[in-house]
Parts: sequence; C-alpha cells; structure tokens
Amino acid sequence: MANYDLKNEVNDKYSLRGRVFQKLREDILSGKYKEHEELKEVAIGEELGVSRTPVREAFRQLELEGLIQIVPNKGAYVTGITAKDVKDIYMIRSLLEGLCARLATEKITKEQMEEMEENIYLADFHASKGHMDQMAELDNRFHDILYEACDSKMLEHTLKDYHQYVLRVRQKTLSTNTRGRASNDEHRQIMEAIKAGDADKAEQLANKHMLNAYDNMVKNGLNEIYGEEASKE
Amino acid sequence: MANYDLKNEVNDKYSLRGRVFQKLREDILSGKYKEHEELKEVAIGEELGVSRTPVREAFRQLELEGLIQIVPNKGAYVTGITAKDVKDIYMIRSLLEGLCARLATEKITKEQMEEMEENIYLADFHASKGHMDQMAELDNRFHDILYEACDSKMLEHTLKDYHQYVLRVRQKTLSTNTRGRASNDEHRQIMEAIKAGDADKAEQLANKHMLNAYDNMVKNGLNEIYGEEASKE
DNA sequence: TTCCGTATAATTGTATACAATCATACCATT
DNA sequence: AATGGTATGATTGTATACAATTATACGGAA
Repeated sequence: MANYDLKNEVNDKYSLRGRVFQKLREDILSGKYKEHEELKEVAIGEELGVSRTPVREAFRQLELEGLIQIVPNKGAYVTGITAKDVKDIYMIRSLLEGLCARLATEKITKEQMEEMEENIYLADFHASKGHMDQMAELDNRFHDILYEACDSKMLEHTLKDYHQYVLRVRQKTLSTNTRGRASNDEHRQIMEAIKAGDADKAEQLANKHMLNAYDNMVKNGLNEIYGEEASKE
Repeated sequence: MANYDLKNEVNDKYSLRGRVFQKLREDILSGKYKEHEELKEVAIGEELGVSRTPVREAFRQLELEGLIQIVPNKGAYVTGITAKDVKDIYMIRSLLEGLCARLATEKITKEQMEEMEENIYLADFHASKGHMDQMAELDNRFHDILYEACDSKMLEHTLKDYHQYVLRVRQKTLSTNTRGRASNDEHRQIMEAIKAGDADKAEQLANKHMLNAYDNMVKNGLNEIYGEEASKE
C-alpha cells in the first residue's frame, strides 16, 4: 500500500536518486538491511542498475532522515536504534505531540477535521475485522493529519522525523488488536477535545497517548529485542 | 566498546566536501548568502576551487541541517526563516530544554558540572567587561553542555539542530548587555537546581529561560525584521 | 607466537564528460 | 499586440575514470 506520501519536501521520485532513495528507505524500514549493516555504493548501484553518483546522493538523503550514518572514508551504516533511543523518542514525542494537539485546536481546518473523523470511523471498522495492516496505515495517517493541522512546519517536520524513526520498531513489536482499539479510542478523545476547542485537554490526551503507546511496546517485548543494544552505552 | 562517536560532522573537515560544507554553512549563518538566494554548483565550485561533486554533496548536508532547500532540476536555495518559525522554535525549545534539564539532573557528570560552573563564572567576567562576542560564545557552550549532560543522543541532536537554526537570527537581533547578564543569572539558577538534584525546578527554570530569551528577541525588533516574511504564509 | 611493516585489494573521494531538464529569447502566426 | 512554439543557453542529473584512503593479508623479526 502507498505508505509514503511524505510530500513534505519534493517528489523527485522520477529521478534516479529519488528512486534509489525510496528503495533503500523501504528496505531499511522493512528490515532487509539490518542495523549496523554496511551499505556499499557499488553493490547497491549494481543491484539497482545505476552508477555510484545517485547512490551517494541518496545516502546523504537517508542520513538526513536519520536512517543511516555516514562515516567519512569508511562507509554508510544502517542506524542502530537502542531501547533507550525508543524510550527517549517517546518521551520527546509525548511533549511535542501534546504541543501539536494544543496548536491544532486553534488552527485545524474543516477539511482536516473531517478527514480525522473519517480516519477514526474507518479504523473502527478495520479493528472489528482484525485488519492490522490497515490499522497501522490509519494510525500513521491520523498523526500526519495532526502534524499538518498544528500549522507549524518546524514542529511538523520534527514530529514526522521521529514518527518515521519508530516505524522500524513497530515492525518488531507486534501491535495487538486490543492496543489497536485502545489507540483508536484515544484518537477519538483527542479529536473530540480539539473539536470542542479544549486545548488543555487535547494536549493532555495527546501526551498520554504517546506514553500509553510506549508502555504497550514495552509490554510487547521492546526491551527483550533491543536490550543488548541498550547495554552497549 | 565505544564503537561509534556520533560527532562525525566535524571529523571530515579535511575532505573537500567537509570544507565546502563548513564554508557555506558559515556564509549562510553570517548572512553572506541571503534568504531565498540561489546557490549554483559551478559558481561555488569555482570560488572554492573544487569540482561540482563535493559541492553537490555539501548541498545535501546543508539540506540535512535545514540551511538550504534543494528543488530537483532547479537549484538550491537558502532557507528562509519567518518570525513565526522563530516563535515556534522557541516554543518547542522551551519544552525540550526543560526536559533536557530534567534529565541532566540525573545524568550530569562531575566534569560537565564543573565546566558549567566555570562557564557561568567566566560569563560574569565578560559581562562586566562588555565583551559581547565572548558572552555569545559562552551562551552557546552552556547550552551544549546541557545537551550533552542529558545523556540522550536523540534529544541532544534535536536541540542542537534548533539551536543552530536560531543562530542566524541572533545575528540580526542585537543582544543587549542587560539581557546577557539576565541570561547568565538564569543559567546559574538552572545549574544550581541541577546541582541540588531538583529536577522539577531545573525543568521549570530551563523552560522559562527559553521563553525569556524569545521575549527579549521580540523586544529587540524580531517581528520588524521578519514581519514581511511571516505574512507570506 | 606475537608484533610490526609493507604490499595489495577494496572502498570511498573527486574531477570531468556528457545527458536531461529547465529557463529564456526570438520569431512566426493569428 | 498577443500567443505559441522552437531554438538556444544555462543548470542540474548521471556515468565513469582516476586519486586517496582504508582494510586485509602476508611475511619477517623479536
């Protein structure tokens, strides 16, 4: 399914660099390239039938998104995420999504509010059917709507960065159906607070929503998966 | 053990790309290249005596830092900052510097605490002498110490990004000596709260510190300088 | 064996040639 | 004069050759 509309920057998906970028991004998020794995310019270039130049530039973009780390004269490595990183991200997101919900209460447009309501309605349906993929997709979209609605490109950009960062983790911590329902209920409460113009409540709910999401990840074995990594530092 | 030190940006200062990157970064921050100005690969390459390749890669890095925006097949443009952007950044920083101070209360090392005290002591001296350049330098360093002390590379990275972003603005809003003194007093209070282990107080003070800094910028004509830009969006 | 230096291979860094795309100016048609 | 299309130049995109750097293997000396 079309999971990246990410049109925040540009859609240069027709340039070679753009295609390499999207392919590598997908492969990293899907887990094809493991953490700390080295990405070699020629190998990837040959695999995709392009020269090193677009690959190198795609690397810089991936670094921009925090998916790889480039060490000069050495190589490009898939960024490792430790359990502590995930914890920190959710701590930060908790604050910022709260701020975002607060701002959105003032700034949200009618269209955005309608899409939000539709999103929640649809998620209810898919929850009842047990369609986990669609649930995940709608969850992503709900947060994107919220980011856009806050009318702050600085905040939107930071939140999208962090959101994208943790997509990889969801790959590993299986989200359960019960969490899917609970999450959507929280979305609904946030939406209703925004609709009612209660910025304080919206902020507080969005805040809690993130902490709950993190708690759920911990319950589902986050630390078991990333534990060894965390102990390294 | 101690596998990757995350401060690689500074490491490649001996590569051509690194040098181009630093030069352009400096020129943008100093205002040599104005907002929305187009940067051309060949022109910059000739000016620095290098080919287009390192210039192109430096461009990607600058985009990574948010200093320029690249439009495919068109060009690279210096990112514009609006008054609203600055406001949003300080709103975000207020929350995150608060979180940072809270975390630092638990995690700060003895060395970091000592450097922080020395920093404040030195700033007192330079304030009395009216050395504004040194004051600015020490202010930057104080925040960097705080970022490092929170022991969260995610938070540190985000805060450094935002910090760097607003350096361009300080160029334009003259920081007064009175604000310099007041700012350093706030630094001292934050430091003392951290030293006393009072995380709540440290968070609250760091929070307020950012809001005060923003208020000062507004007083010194931020909106007059960036007003027209802000109205564009 | 262990250590160190050197040769060799592998990989990234840079320069340059050429292709593709975009902007501009000019001319023709209406 | 206004419009539209085409030629031309400018600029970015890509491929490739070569240089610089790093990693690896090997051999000799302590």
